[in-house]
Amino acid sequence: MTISKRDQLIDVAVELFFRNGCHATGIDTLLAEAGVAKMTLYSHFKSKDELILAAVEKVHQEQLQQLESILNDPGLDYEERLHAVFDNLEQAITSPGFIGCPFHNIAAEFRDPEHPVRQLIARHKRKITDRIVSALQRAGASEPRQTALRMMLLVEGAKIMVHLTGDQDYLRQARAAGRDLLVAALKDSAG
Amino acid sequence: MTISKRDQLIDVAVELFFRNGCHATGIDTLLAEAGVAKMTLYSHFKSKDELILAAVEKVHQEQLQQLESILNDPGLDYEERLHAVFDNLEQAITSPGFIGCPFHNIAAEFRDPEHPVRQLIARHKRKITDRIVSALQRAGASEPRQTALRMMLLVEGAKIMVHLTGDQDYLRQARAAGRDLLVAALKDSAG
DNA sequence: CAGGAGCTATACTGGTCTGTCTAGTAGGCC
DNA sequence: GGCCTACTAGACAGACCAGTATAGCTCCTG
Repeated sequence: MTISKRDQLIDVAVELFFRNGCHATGIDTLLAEAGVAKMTLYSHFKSKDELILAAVEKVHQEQLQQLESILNDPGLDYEERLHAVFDNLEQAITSPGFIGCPFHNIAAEFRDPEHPVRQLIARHKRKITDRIVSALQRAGASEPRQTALRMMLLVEGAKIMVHLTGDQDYLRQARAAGRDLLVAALKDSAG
Repeated sequence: MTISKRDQLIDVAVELFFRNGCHATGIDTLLAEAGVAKMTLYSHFKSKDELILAAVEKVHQEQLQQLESILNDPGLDYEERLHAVFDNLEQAITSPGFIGCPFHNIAAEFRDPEHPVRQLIARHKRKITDRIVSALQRAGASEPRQTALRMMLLVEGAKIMVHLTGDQDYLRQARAAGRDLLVAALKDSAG
């Protein structure tokens, strides 16, 4: 069975909206790339905004699932899984098509914090943070929430700074600071 | 003497482009707000992009000058001046009109990294970092560049995370982590 | 075969955008 | 007065945009 037209549209939306911007990408461009007629789009989605929301939702689910697989990697112990979060960060930042955090970019296009897209992005970041909190708890960290928030600062800071300046040293320092942070938070935990 | 029409346009551009977005703000809206005729705009600037560039340049200069005054505050010693960077961060984030880092937002609207606006933003972030490096050197920090990069990660991470989630705890953790970072980097310096 | 669901192709509406053109005005300076 | 600079006001061109309307196609199912 072939993938549905709806999924095709979302896939191309993820590709184009995230790379070139939502407002900069016209519906017609997207339709040409997807090989889908305009009426088909509007039979599946009420508006362009709804397609954008579906695209953001898809990336949200993908990233959450990726984090989940890292934090449940049976080949690593609890502490190693937390360090692996920074391996994942490095992989994202050093991959050839890196254009910064997709959620930062999309959020900047929707200035109204009440917009559904912004609400979804807020929920995304909170969920990622919460997931790291629970992984730290399981690993026996002394201050799981504080540590998780600081990890997020390093991860998000690295993405934005490498993206804006092109200087990979920010990534290296995020890794190093993350290592220090995790070692300190887990030093009394049962090995 | 009254301020020039050119400066009036830049002032309103800073106001509107940074708050509502460059692409979302039409030239006509800006002109109405500034009380300036369209031909006047195009006699001072070759295009809208050039006005945007001038607006970004202005904020760049303002922020650089603000950092300079913090790092040269005669009422504080070298170490206190570095801690004051986080006071400044708190002031920015908790001020009522906070909408995230203006440079992050503008950068997201210009996806081409070769665009003059993006080049200026890259230069801005590098300059801020360099200025903190030299302040750390003067304060006798053990690893000034590493420490400056980590400070930047905390500052930029806090801005983006508080903006996207609305959770001020990210700011508190950035402050706390910044304090730890500076204490560790300056522990052997001459008091 | 009949009919409906899903899709295509294309034209069109009404709006918004940047940038240009034209004509005219106010004030300073020679 | 004459002139020049800076500015205003408004119309306009040309492009692009989201979303709608119409007509026709294919394929599956009863």
